[in-house]
Amino acid sequence: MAIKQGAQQADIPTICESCEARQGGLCGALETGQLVNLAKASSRHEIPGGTELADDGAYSNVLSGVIKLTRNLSDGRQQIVGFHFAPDFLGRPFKAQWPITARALTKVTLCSFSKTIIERMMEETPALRRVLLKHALKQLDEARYWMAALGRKTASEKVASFLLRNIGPGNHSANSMSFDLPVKRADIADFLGLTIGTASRELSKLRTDGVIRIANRRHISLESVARLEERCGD
Amino acid sequence: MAIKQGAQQADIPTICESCEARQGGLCGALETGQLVNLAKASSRHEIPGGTELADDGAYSNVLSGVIKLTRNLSDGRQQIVGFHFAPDFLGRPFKAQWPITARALTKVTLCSFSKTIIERMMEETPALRRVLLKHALKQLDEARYWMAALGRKTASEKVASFLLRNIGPGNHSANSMSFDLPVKRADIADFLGLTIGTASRELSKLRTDGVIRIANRRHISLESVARLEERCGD
DNA sequence: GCACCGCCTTGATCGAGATCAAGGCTTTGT
DNA sequence: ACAAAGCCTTGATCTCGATCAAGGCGGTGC
Repeated sequence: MAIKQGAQQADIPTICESCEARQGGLCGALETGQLVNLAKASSRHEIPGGTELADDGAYSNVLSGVIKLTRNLSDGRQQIVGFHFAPDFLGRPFKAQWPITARALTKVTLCSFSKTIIERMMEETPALRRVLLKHALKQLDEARYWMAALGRKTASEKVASFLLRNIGPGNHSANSMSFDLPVKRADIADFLGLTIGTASRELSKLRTDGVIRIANRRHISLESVARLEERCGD
Repeated sequence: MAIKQGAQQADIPTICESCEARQGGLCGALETGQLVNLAKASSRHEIPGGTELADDGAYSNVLSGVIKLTRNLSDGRQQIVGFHFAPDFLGRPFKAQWPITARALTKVTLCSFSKTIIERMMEETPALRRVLLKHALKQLDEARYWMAALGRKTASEKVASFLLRNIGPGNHSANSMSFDLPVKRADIADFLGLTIGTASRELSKLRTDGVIRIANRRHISLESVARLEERCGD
């Protein structure tokens, strides 16, 4: 993924030894000697929120921040098909064209590998294919979970499921958790197949029912995870 | 996947040399010498339509027939999250539990490998991981296409998309194609997030509009692929 | 051939969520 | 501090697809 519109890229070549995504990330697969120099071909990017990422065949590790993936219909209707958090991978190997758009929701740090490099690495490093296979299967499970939600859940079940499952990797505590939503209401709607109005209404209902607390627009705390789970439908 | 309910299994151990799924299938990855004997561990199953397949960790090639994958909500609502045709793979490596149910829609022939075997093969055969990675990525693209359809398309767009994209691997001709639907109306509904009534109504509308012809319940021919594409929304 | 049963079609009505619109709250820039 | 723009909430109304229900068709078994 490359930067598409406005956004200066601090193009810092990085040796993977120092890469934060080493654990669980692409670089984590690069243990063998022949790859040390390949790893030098990686580069670091800082990308501001809102930037659209062009698919140039490169493959990246997300080091920090949140990215949304969307599919668009011809008349502009939009569906978010997934989110990426650290240390996820971004990109679609084995394919030149990809009908999916990636956009940074927050400031994002990426560790990128060019198409050429990543393809050579894929050939030479079985461990890399293994990591990528596990990652793809995890994303497939996710996608299918949300297919069931999109096709069969009510608006309130969708919102409850979103709050429980799409928080990103983080802060789970006993029976109360609190976090900053990385998305605005329009994104919640585009992810759940709803309109902004319905998404907002359902959040309000959860608030008046005492299931969640909405501190400010972006900050939510779950007052009762158990009661939220009851409302998920699955 | 193993057979779950009623269904005699003709358990014929097969050497992969004779496996129809060799091309593009699991066996196609097994070229190296050390795997010839592993391949002997594969077995062939004949499964009648309607059978539910239990997830026992085995991994199978579909040699013929159609399988549906479903996710279920607690109150019985159901969503079909994918179909498998030959030479697809069936199963979920790297995971003991899988919240997805597989059921044969037609008579199905499988070439199965036990969990132990498939894990050993996965370790020893980079080519296998490569095949599985490509397969997983293809399924992920599919799942995301249908996420957008489920979340944002109208009933008639969903049905049009289904006719064009879920025919299974087959008979594309110039501007007219004809085929047997492997599914009943209830499955179309469960796949598209609709009710049987709506699915049937939309098919009727396409018929009266002259876009398709419904010979009998299971046999449909597309009179105008172009006009069907216009109605897909993407 | 005839009866039965499962699947499909079609109609009438209802309701969840979309649409349209007004106003309030936050953030940002000057 | 003030103004302006963006985002969010909430209300009123409408619509698409769900629900409920009544037949029709086609395959299967006797």
